[in-house]
Amino acid sequence: MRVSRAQAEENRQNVIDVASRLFRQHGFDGIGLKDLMEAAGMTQGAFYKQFASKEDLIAEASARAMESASARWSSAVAADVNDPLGAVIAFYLSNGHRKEKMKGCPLVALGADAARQSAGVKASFEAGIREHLRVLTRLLAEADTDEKWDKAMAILSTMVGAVTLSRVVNDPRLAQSFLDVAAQSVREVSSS
Amino acid sequence: MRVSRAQAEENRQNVIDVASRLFRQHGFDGIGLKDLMEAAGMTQGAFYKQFASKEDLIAEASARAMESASARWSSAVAADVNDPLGAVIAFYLSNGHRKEKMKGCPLVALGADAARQSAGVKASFEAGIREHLRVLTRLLAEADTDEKWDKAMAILSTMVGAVTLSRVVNDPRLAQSFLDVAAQSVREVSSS
DNA sequence: TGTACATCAGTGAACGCGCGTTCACTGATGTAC
DNA sequence: TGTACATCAGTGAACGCGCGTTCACTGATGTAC
Repeated sequence: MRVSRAQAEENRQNVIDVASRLFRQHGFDGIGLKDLMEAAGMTQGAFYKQFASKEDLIAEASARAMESASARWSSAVAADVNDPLGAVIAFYLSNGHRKEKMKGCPLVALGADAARQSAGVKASFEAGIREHLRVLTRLLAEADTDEKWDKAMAILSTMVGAVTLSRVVNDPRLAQSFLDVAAQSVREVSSS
Repeated sequence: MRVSRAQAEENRQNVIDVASRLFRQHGFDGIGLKDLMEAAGMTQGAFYKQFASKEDLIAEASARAMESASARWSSAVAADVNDPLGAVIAFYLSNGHRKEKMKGCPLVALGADAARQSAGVKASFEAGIREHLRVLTRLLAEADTDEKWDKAMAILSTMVGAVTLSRVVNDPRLAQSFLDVAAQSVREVSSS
């Protein structure tokens, strides 16, 4: 039966939120619309009243995932005024983040998948990446803007690679080493 | 009809080779056994004479992909005796590698996918990662072995992250920047 | 070495299943007067 | 403000299709004597 416009919009946003988490956990090809809609508390048939296709939802959910990642960075920055960069490093390169695929950084959870998607999906990721770099840049001390941007790119690369590798290996000690070594390396790059 | 044991083994190896490339291009869930077998010049039915399941092939192909990646590192090292580390950096962080998903590093092409696979598949990746770290360690100048191992982990993280990010974005200039900045950063880490 | 037979890699069709997508229907919402 | 009707978000079943997997069959290979 029909629901109010406000309710319909709320439902749509909820589907996007749920998809942004379940895609991160299972990959774009690893979960179907039936499971996705049921996890959002609705039936499969309602999907096409809100989205044109699965591809459409993938684009929306990718943008949402990157936005929520940026929000998490911002809250880490706000939480530690004395050492905001240290706060970002601490949460990003933590064992908790390593284990939390579903709520973690989409660049790690979906990086390889995103590279295979359409330009539209990649545009969502690119916008998120630029936002991440902007946040990082603000946290670096140098005067030279170009140099800060370069350092931000190097730092993001190291962090994304370290969490990716830490999730691929079975050995928990090796996984932890990747996180610890990357944290140390990023601190050195940021203060050099 | 039956083929010779040698021919059967050759066919099996060919399927694994083809799969290691097509999985890197399309992801584990992005290509089916029919297309995989046809690309290897055989019919779908022959698959289960050689492999127990798709999961089994994923494990074999992952190991093969990591081995061929290690081989590529070794040949880069051998090709430039004066600056072997520079040779590895140059090919890994090149635009060619960025575009060549199929023959490129499986850690980048399948990193996010591998994190979702069984312990068996992850073990193949872990073995490959350790081999990569061993090669990198040999190329570093320090005396302290522990420090070399740590640097190797940081370098691998940065390189994997940079190529991942360079493949996710649409903008070719941003993509190239990730590669260039990472190359610069890795050189600094290796010589510090 | 030659013959007779068992083996089994590869073929091609079929299986059940879950996928993304479509559709007739429902009934509360939103609109027109 | 109240009534009549059109709209459309959500339902649940169905669609065709491609997936991973199975199987009866073929005929060259490998083995036994």
